[in-house]
Amino acid sequence: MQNPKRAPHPPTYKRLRDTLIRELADGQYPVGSRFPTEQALCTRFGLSRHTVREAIRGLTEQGLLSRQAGSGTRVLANKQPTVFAYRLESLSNLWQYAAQTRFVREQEGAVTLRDDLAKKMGRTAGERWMRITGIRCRMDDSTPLCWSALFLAEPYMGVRKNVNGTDRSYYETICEDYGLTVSEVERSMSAISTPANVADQLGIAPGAPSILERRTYRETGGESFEITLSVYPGNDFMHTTRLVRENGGH
Amino acid sequence: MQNPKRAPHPPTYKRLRDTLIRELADGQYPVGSRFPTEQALCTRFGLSRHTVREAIRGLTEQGLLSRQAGSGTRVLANKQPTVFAYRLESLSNLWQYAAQTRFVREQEGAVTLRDDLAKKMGRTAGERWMRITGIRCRMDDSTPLCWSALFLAEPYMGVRKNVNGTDRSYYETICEDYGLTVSEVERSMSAISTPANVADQLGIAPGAPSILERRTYRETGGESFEITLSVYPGNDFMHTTRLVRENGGH
DNA sequence: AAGTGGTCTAGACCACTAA
DNA sequence: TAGTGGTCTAGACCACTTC
Repeated sequence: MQNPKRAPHPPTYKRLRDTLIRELADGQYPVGSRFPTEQALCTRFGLSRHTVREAIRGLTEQGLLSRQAGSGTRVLANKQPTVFAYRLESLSNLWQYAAQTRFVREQEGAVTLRDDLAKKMGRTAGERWMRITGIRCRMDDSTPLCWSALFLAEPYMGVRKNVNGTDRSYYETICEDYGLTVSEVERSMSAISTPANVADQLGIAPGAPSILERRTYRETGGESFEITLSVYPGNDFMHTTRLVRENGGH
Repeated sequence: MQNPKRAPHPPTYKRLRDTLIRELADGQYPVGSRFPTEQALCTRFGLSRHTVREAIRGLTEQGLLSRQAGSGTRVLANKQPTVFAYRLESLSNLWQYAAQTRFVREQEGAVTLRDDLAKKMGRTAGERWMRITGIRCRMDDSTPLCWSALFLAEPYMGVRKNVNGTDRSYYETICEDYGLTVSEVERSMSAISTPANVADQLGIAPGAPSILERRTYRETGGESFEITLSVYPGNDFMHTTRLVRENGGH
C-alpha cells in the first residue's frame, strides 16, 4: 500500500480492498473475531477515513464483514463463496416457451384433501382447498402447454371470478385482493404416466411419460396460499434453468 | 427535502434517495434520458456532493441508473423490478436429497454423436465427445440416485482418471487441470420411459416414467465443456427449486 | 467516558467524454 | 475546452455500544 498518489491505475481504495481480502484469506482475522478499526486502518495505511470506508464497504457487500455502529466490525467469512443463481424478472417468466399464456378453466369447486392428493400437494389430509382445473395454452396459436390443477387456501376462496381468459395469474389477483406479498415459490418436479383424460386434452398418448410440476406460493409469513399441480408433455426439455455464476470467486 | 439537520431520523441521503425514487416512478425522468447532474442536485437540495452521491449510489445499485464518468447519468428504469432468485452456494448442492454422493463408473470411451444423441445433448451430430456412464449413489447407504451419462468435450478428454470413488465432480477436475472457470450451468428436464438396462440398475420397473435431466457446463467464453444426461426415478418430487423474492419491490 | 461506525461538509485533483 | 463522474483529503458531529 505505497504511494497513494503515484501509479493510480487501480484506485487506492481498491488496492486497499484487495490487500484486506488477501489478509482475510490468509487467516489473519479469524472468523468471528474483531476486524481492525477504521482509525487503525487509517493510521496503518496513511489514508483518509473515506478511502478506508470505501474499501471496507466492498467487503461488507461481499458478506465478509458485518459492522455495527458503536460496537465494531466483525469477520463473517474468510473468503467470498462462489454463488450460482437463477434469476427471474417475473414469475410469469416461469412459462419459458411462451411469451403469453392463457388459462382455460374447466372445473371449479371446494375439495377436502384425501391422502393421495394431500401427499402430492405436500399438505396434510383433511384440509379444505378451492380447486380449479383447466388447460394453459399459448396465447397466439392456442397450443396446449399443460394441464393444471390449481388450489387456493380456504381464506382466499372468494377470489374475483374474472381471472379467466387472461394471462393474469391467480396468485397476483389474490395478492391484490388480500394485500399479500409472495415471498417465495417452491417448484418441484416428478415424472408420471399421463392419466388418460389429461393425455386426451394435451394431445398425447395416454400413459406417456410426462412431468408433474408442483408450485407452492408462500406469503411473507411462510404460509402457502396457492398450490398448483401441472402436467406437461414429457418429450422436450421444456423446463430449463440457467444457473449463472454471481461473483468472481476463486 | 427540508432541514437536513433537524429530524434526522432517516438520514439525509436516504430521504433524498426516496425523493428521487418517487420522481423516477412519477416519470419525471424518462427511461433512456439524462438524469440530473450531481452538481444540479447539490444546488437544488442544498446538500454536499458526498450526500448526493450516496443517494445516487443506491439508485445505481438497484439498476435504476447507469453512470459514466465524463458522460453523465442515464435512466435505466422507472422503478425497481421484482426479482425472484434461486441461489446455490455450490453446484454440489444440486444433489438435494443427499449431502454426499459418489459416482460409480461403468463404461468409458470416445463417441461420435449420432442424430438422436446429439439432439438429446443439444449439440450437432458428428462431434466427438468422451463418454462416461455410471451410477450416482448416496455416500452413506449406497442408495442409487440416478444413472448418468457424462460427456466431456474433445479438448478435455485427458482428465485425470482418479476422479472415481469421490464426491469430486468432473467439472471441478477439468477446471483445475485446464484453468477453466464455470460461468454457467444450464439445466433442463424432460420425462421419459425408463430404458430397461437403466431401470434395472436403479431398481425400478422398466418403462416406468422417469426424469431425464440435462446439465450443460459452460466456461467463461460460453463454450460447453461438459454435458451430463441423468435419469432419475420419477416417483418423488426429487427436483426442487426455491425461488425467493430478492427485493421489496412494489 | 471513551471508542465505534454512520453521516455530512468543503474543497480538491483526476480521467474521461462531448462539443 | 468545459463539464461529468471517480477518487481522495481533512475535519466535524452524532447515536450507539461498551466499560
